[in-house]
Amino acid sequence: MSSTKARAIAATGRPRDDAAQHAILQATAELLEEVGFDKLTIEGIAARAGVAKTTIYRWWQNKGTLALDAFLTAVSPKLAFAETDAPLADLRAQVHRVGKLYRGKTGRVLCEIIALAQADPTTREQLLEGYVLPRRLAAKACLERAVVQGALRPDIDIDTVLDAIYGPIWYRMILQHQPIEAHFIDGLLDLALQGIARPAKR
Amino acid sequence: MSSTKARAIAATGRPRDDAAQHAILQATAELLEEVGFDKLTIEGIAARAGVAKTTIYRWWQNKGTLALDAFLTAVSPKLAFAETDAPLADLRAQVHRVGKLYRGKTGRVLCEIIALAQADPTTREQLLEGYVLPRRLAAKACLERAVVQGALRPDIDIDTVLDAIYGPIWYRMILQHQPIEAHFIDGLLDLALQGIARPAKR
Amino acid sequence: MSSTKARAIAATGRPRDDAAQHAILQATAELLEEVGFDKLTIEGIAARAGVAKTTIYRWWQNKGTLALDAFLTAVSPKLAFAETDAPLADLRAQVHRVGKLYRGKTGRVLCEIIALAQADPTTREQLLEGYVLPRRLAAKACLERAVVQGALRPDIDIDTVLDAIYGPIWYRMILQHQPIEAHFIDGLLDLALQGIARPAKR
Amino acid sequence: MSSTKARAIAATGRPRDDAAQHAILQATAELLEEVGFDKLTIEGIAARAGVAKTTIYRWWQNKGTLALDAFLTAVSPKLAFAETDAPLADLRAQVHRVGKLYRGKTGRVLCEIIALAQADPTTREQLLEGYVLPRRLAAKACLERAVVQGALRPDIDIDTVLDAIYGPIWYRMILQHQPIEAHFIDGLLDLALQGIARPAKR
DNA sequence: GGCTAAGCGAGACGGTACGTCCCGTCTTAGG
DNA sequence: CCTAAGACGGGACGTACCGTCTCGCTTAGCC
Repeated sequence: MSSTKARAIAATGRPRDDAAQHAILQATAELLEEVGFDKLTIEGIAARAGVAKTTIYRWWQNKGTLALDAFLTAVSPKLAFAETDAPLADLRAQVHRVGKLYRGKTGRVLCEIIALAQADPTTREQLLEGYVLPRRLAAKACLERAVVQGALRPDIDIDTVLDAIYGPIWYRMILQHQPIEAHFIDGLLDLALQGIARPAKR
Repeated sequence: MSSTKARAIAATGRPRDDAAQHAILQATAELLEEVGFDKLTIEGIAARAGVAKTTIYRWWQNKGTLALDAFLTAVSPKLAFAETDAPLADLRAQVHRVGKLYRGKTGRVLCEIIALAQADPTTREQLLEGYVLPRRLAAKACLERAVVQGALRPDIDIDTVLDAIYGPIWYRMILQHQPIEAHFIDGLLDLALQGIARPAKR
Repeated sequence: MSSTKARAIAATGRPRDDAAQHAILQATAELLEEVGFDKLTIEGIAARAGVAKTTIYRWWQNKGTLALDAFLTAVSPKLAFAETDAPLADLRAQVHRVGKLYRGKTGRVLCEIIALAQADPTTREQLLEGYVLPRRLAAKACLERAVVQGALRPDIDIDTVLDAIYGPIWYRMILQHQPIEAHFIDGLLDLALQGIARPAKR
Repeated sequence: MSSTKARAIAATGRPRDDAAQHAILQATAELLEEVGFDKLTIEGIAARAGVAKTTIYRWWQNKGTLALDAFLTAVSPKLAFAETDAPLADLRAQVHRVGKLYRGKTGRVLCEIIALAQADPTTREQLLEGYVLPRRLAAKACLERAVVQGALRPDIDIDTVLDAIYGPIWYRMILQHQPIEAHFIDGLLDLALQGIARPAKR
């Protein structure tokens, strides 16, 4: 996807076989679900897709970019923000959607892509640029609307707030020490938005 | 460490060579720092430690368990809680220490271990049991002391609060989209402890 | 057996455990039949015999000597010569007995010991000294009696004759290109003896 | 050689690198001479040939097949039969050549291959089909010519005669209880042929 | 009865080579 | 120029046994 768009269309020669590209992404997505990223192999993908290894290497530089490509193709559309005039409600809705997604198979696959990103900077960058940052910008916009509306203090550090909301979800997704329940997400948002300090009576 | 304690002590036979075990953990820790987990190989460790590969495999089932063992041995002592009568200050100090550690090499290594844990349930469990949960218990105790002292509301969900504090740090460590500065950590703690909601009454 | 006799009996200390020795030879013989010499391992023998590896190494220097020991213990008694006053008939009877033995399991085991002897000179020597040469001497004596009786020409080279008789049998045993039938053995003896029989007086 | 011919030629893909195959056979033959079959290792061959282990395993299933292949490539040409109109002289010449060859390094290597063949039926078959039987057919033809010429009795069992000639040589090669001298070979042939020579008319 | 000495089990240890897996590159033929 | 096919050099894997070693316990004869 992202990687293929970058390539200039050659004026001559045999044209790229889109069926092959699709089969590769398909096979990758399937194998990711079935065996996990760790046991994913280029040779396995090639075999499943009925494609030569060379064809894969021609279009993706390693299995990380390929896996990420497959992941983004499948997941991206599911995490858009609504844009009503109640931005905090939009936020809450989106975070719940994120939670639901990360609770399941998608979460597992994402975890493995995160895992890969630890070893391969290219993948890390692609994960950031292609997945995390776009979503983050949307969330930022959402929070800014809330500030403008006067629902939030104007002096907040939005980056920190975003990390305070999404960080704990990723944390649970990755460590699996506690489930990512709706109740947890609500508590998290409450905490981030209201604080737990006992209001000093006076 | 954890893996070796689990093993029943044989009543007979040549006793285990502690020097060898120590050399292995030592070599592993060094190589982890030098080349990272991904490029870590059992053969390399064996060579550096002056030990046969078999000796490693006798005591650790794979390089994950070994790396984690080495990591714990090296890192655990650095993350203890102080126990003064100002628990929130103790907490803040410890979280700063965590942040400082995760900012550097140790953070990178931990990330790679996390990566591994995504593919290998054994490692995940060992990471939880041997690293995360013990620290979490200590933090919990710290917060509970704060509650008892009346510094925090008694109705808080401590698990959520813990995730709200440590989650964002791990999030930044893993994604590296923003640095883990002292300023960020303070903001995070403030956020978690006080909230960002604009106080309604005035 | 042969190897143990050589050992000086210690005046003191715990005496050798004959049960263990016997169990080792027994286990070796069994495993030789079951898995063949090639797959025979000291560790396997030790396990089967319920004995420590050290105990085996204390008494045999390698698996060759051990296997040969086991083989000789089992086979030697079966190949004696009769001593009637018809030495050529004695010979024919013994060669038939050899053929019958080599046709079966014993032949297979012997083949594997021969195989071993190719790689280990000690075993080769032990095979010669402990098995082949004694039998050869007996056969020689038999032929000499035939010469004395006037049944064979006195100018024959007995070593060549012996090789001409036993060589082809080993050849078939080892290569298995043709079966070792009674008919073959008779043909062989006829061939070898026809040329050297003292021409009937005329 | 034999093993490679069996493989169907792939219609496509990178063609087999004959230089590599040759280097492997060459290295194998050299190492066989230098260290013997027993100490021969695939890793050693790969290193000497400047080839990856996988390339060896791609074409030979084990070191036996490989060693035999190398052996045949090197030795086969040396053991052809001449075809003059004196077949018995041709035979005598060839047997002397065999004896000379088996007396030396080649004999030692052959012994070790024989040894291997005892444990591995594939090797045994390959040894028979690729080495023993072709030579045996040639020898048979030679003897048959002698029969046709009237130099041998027509009622002989050629298989037995062949075993009577070659068996004793192998026997001495394998056991090394006596040297394989020219004198021994002549005696052997005399012994085997004397009995079956057609009695000179008188 | 205590002492000395070997036999013995158990099993850890340093090693070597194994045969396998997958990598990423390459070399062909054919579309 | 793209693709399929697959051979290639390479690195590390985890395993199987090797032969050696260090233990503690056992079983004797000797003082």
